Amino acid sequence: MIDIKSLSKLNKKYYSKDVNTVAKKLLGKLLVHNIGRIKLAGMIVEVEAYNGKVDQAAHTYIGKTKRNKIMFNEGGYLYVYFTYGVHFCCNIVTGKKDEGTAVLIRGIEPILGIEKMKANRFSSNKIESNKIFNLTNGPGKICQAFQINKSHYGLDLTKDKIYLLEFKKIKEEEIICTTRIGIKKSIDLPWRYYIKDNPFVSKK
DNA sequence: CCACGGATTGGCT
DNA sequence: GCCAATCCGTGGA
Repeated sequence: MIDIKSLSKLNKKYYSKDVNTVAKKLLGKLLVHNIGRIKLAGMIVEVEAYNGKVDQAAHTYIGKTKRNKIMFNEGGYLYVYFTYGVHFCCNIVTGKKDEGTAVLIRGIEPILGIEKMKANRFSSNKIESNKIFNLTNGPGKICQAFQINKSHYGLDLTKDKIYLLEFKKIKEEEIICTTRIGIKKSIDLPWRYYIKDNPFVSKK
């Protein structure tokens, strides 16, 4: 069992940088969710940057609304949204106040609480596809495994029970930069980053 | 292996 | 009323 007590938590200043800078640096960090005495933790292996100023695919491109308003805060908050009538997706707000930028978490390698994640993902009669790599290789899957939903919208990552820790140093040459997935606008922006050869990346 | 479509809510026009 | 920053089961090659 890995002891994460000695790892340091990312602070406000860390999240306040430019969204693409932060996105890249989030690779190798540990996402932690404390649920009672259970601790869920996993290493971020795939992310995408969204910037409403220049990016039509960003939810903030249309300006401030009830749904996206947390993205206009300064960095360090959790933006959770509901999509396709089925799934939640989890984002890290970045930058300065009123920028409207965030990083979508798309792939995670489970580290702690794996049995709990399995229970969250594969509860019922379903699935022969309950392989370990299918736990958290996608944004909707991550929220299901980590029990993240609308109630966590706007949570402060420096003060609350969901937060990020320093974990593994990722070398520049291990990072793949490419175009984003599942969008119809601004499809050519190379704002997706993932760790080369990691099995928890959602898609090559 | 790959392509396709259904699920199902809520945000915005 | 349209459609989405997705996932999964099905059906055909």
